[in-house]
Amino acid sequence: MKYWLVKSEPDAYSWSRFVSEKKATWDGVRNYQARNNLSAMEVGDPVLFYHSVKNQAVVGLAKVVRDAYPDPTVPDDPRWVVVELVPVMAFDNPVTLARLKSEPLLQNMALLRQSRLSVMPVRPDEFELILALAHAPVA
DNA sequence: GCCAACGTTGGC
DNA sequence: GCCAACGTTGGC
Repeated sequence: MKYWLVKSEPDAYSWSRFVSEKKATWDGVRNYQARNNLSAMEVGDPVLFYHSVKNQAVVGLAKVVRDAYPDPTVPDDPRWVVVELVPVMAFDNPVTLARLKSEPLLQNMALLRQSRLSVMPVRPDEFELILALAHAPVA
Protein backbone atom coordinates (compact mmCIF):
# COMPACT_ATOMS: atom_id res chain seq x y z
CA MET A 1 0.00 0.00 0.00
CA LYS A 2 1.28 3.41 -0.96
CA TYR A 3 0.21 6.80 0.33
CA TRP A 4 -0.33 9.92 -1.72
CA LEU A 5 -1.29 13.56 -1.64
CA VAL A 6 -3.15 15.49 -4.30
CA LYS A 7 -3.58 19.23 -4.44
CA SER A 8 -6.49 21.26 -5.66
CA GLU A 9 -7.33 24.92 -5.54
CA PRO A 10 -10.69 25.09 -3.79
CA ASP A 11 -11.89 27.63 -6.37
CA ALA A 12 -11.21 25.07 -9.08
CA TYR A 13 -12.29 21.88 -7.33
CA SER A 14 -12.98 21.85 -3.60
CA TRP A 15 -13.18 19.09 -1.04
CA SER A 16 -16.85 19.97 -0.43
CA ARG A 17 -17.64 19.53 -4.10
CA PHE A 18 -15.74 16.24 -4.08
CA VAL A 19 -17.86 15.08 -1.15
CA SER A 20 -21.11 16.16 -2.78
CA GLU A 21 -20.20 14.45 -6.05
CA LYS A 22 -19.01 11.33 -4.17
CA LYS A 23 -16.36 10.52 -6.77
CA ALA A 24 -13.79 12.39 -8.83
CA THR A 25 -11.97 11.59 -12.01
CA TRP A 26 -8.61 13.19 -11.27
CA ASP A 27 -8.01 14.70 -14.69
CA GLY A 28 -6.08 17.68 -15.92
CA VAL A 29 -2.65 16.62 -14.69
CA ARG A 30 -0.15 17.87 -17.28
CA ASN A 31 3.14 17.40 -15.54
CA TYR A 32 5.21 14.28 -16.11
CA GLN A 33 6.28 13.79 -12.54
CA ALA A 34 2.71 14.14 -11.31
CA ARG A 35 1.54 11.84 -14.12
CA ASN A 36 4.07 9.21 -13.08
CA ASN A 37 2.72 9.36 -9.55
CA LEU A 38 -0.86 8.94 -10.78
CA SER A 39 0.26 5.92 -12.77
CA ALA A 40 1.76 4.34 -9.67
CA MET A 41 -1.47 4.58 -7.67
CA GLU A 42 -3.38 1.40 -6.96
CA VAL A 43 -6.94 0.76 -5.94
CA GLY A 44 -7.23 1.13 -2.19
CA ASP A 45 -4.29 3.51 -1.73
CA PRO A 46 -5.07 6.36 0.70
CA VAL A 47 -4.81 9.89 -0.70
CA LEU A 48 -4.57 13.08 1.31
CA PHE A 49 -6.56 15.96 -0.20
CA TYR A 50 -4.84 19.34 0.07
CA HIS A 51 -6.32 22.76 -0.63
CA SER A 52 -3.75 25.01 -2.24
CA VAL A 53 -3.73 28.82 -2.54
CA LYS A 54 -6.81 29.36 -0.35
CA ASN A 55 -7.43 27.55 2.93
CA GLN A 56 -4.05 25.92 2.58
CA ALA A 57 -4.50 22.69 4.46
CA VAL A 58 -4.88 18.96 4.20
CA VAL A 59 -8.65 18.84 4.54
CA GLY A 60 -9.58 15.21 4.16
CA LEU A 61 -8.77 11.68 3.19
CA ALA A 62 -9.68 10.00 -0.07
CA LYS A 63 -8.84 6.66 -1.62
CA VAL A 64 -8.15 5.32 -5.08
CA VAL A 65 -11.03 3.33 -6.57
CA ARG A 66 -9.72 2.93 -10.11
CA ASP A 67 -6.17 2.54 -11.38
CA ALA A 68 -4.74 4.96 -13.91
CA TYR A 69 -6.19 4.95 -17.42
CA PRO A 70 -5.84 7.36 -20.35
CA ASP A 71 -7.23 10.84 -19.69
CA PRO A 72 -10.57 10.89 -21.54
CA THR A 73 -10.49 14.68 -21.79
CA VAL A 74 -7.55 14.47 -24.23
CA PRO A 75 -8.36 11.39 -26.35
CA ASP A 76 -5.73 12.30 -28.95
CA ASP A 77 -2.93 12.65 -26.44
CA PRO A 78 -1.90 9.31 -24.92
CA ARG A 79 0.62 10.86 -22.55
CA TRP A 80 -1.82 11.73 -19.78
CA VAL A 81 -3.71 9.56 -17.34
CA VAL A 82 -6.39 9.89 -14.68
CA VAL A 83 -7.39 7.90 -11.62
CA GLU A 84 -10.69 7.84 -9.81
CA LEU A 85 -10.95 8.91 -6.18
CA VAL A 86 -13.70 8.81 -3.58
CA PRO A 87 -13.85 10.69 -0.28
CA VAL A 88 -13.23 8.66 2.87
CA MET A 89 -13.46 11.24 5.64
CA ALA A 90 -13.25 14.95 6.26
CA PHE A 91 -10.73 15.92 8.92
CA ASP A 92 -12.04 17.29 12.21
CA ASN A 93 -9.05 19.59 12.22
CA PRO A 94 -7.64 20.34 8.77
CA VAL A 95 -3.87 20.25 8.95
CA THR A 96 -2.76 23.64 7.77
CA LEU A 97 0.35 24.34 5.75
CA ALA A 98 1.69 26.34 8.68
CA ARG A 99 1.16 23.33 10.95
CA LEU A 100 2.96 21.05 8.50
CA LYS A 101 5.85 23.48 8.29
CA SER A 102 6.09 23.67 12.07
CA GLU A 103 6.41 19.92 12.44
CA PRO A 104 10.07 18.82 12.44
CA LEU A 105 9.24 15.31 11.25
CA LEU A 106 7.52 16.63 8.14
CA GLN A 107 10.25 18.88 6.80
CA ASN A 108 11.17 16.45 4.06
CA MET A 109 7.66 16.18 2.67
CA ALA A 110 7.44 16.64 -1.07
CA LEU A 111 4.67 19.14 -0.40
CA LEU A 112 7.10 21.46 1.37
CA ARG A 113 10.06 20.84 -0.88
CA GLN A 114 8.41 20.95 -4.29
CA SER A 115 5.65 23.45 -4.01
CA ARG A 116 4.46 23.11 -7.59
CA LEU A 117 4.07 19.35 -7.76
CA SER A 118 0.36 18.49 -7.68
CA VAL A 119 0.41 14.72 -7.16
CA MET A 120 3.03 13.26 -4.85
CA PRO A 121 3.88 10.29 -2.67
CA VAL A 122 3.68 10.55 1.13
CA ARG A 123 5.84 8.41 3.36
CA PRO A 124 3.98 6.08 5.75
CA ASP A 125 5.34 7.88 8.83
CA GLU A 126 4.35 11.25 7.37
CA PHE A 127 0.90 9.94 6.58
CA GLU A 128 0.36 8.59 10.09
CA LEU A 129 1.50 11.82 11.68
CA ILE A 130 -0.79 13.93 9.52
CA LEU A 131 -3.73 11.69 10.39
CA ALA A 132 -2.90 12.07 14.08
CA LEU A 133 -2.73 15.84 13.73
CA ALA A 134 -6.04 15.84 11.90
CA HIS A 135 -7.75 14.17 14.84
CA ALA A 136 -6.00 16.09 17.58
CA PRO A 137 -7.37 19.36 18.93
CA VAL A 138 -5.80 22.43 17.39
CA ALA A 139 -2.80 23.32 19.51
C1' DG B 1 -0.67 41.72 -5.98
C1' DC B 2 3.96 40.19 -6.10
C1' DC B 3 7.38 37.13 -7.05
C1' DA B 4 10.18 32.70 -6.75
C1' DA B 5 10.32 28.28 -8.66
C1' DC B 6 10.20 25.76 -12.46
C1' DG B 7 8.33 23.53 -16.66
C1' DT B 8 7.76 24.43 -21.63
C1' DT B 9 8.60 26.52 -26.03
C1' DG B 10 11.09 28.04 -29.81
C1' DG B 11 15.04 30.44 -32.00
C1' DC B 12 19.57 29.63 -33.09
C1' DG C 1 21.55 20.90 -27.62
C1' DC C 2 21.58 25.36 -25.38
C1' DC C 3 19.29 28.93 -23.37
C1' DA C 4 16.27 33.09 -23.25
C1' DA C 5 11.54 34.10 -23.06
C1' DC C 6 7.36 33.01 -21.40
C1' DG C 7 3.49 30.89 -18.80
C1' DT C 8 1.80 28.69 -14.64
C1' DT C 9 1.65 27.43 -9.87
C1' DG C 10 1.27 28.55 -5.37
C1' DG C 11 3.20 30.75 -1.09
C1' DC C 12 3.43 35.05 1.05
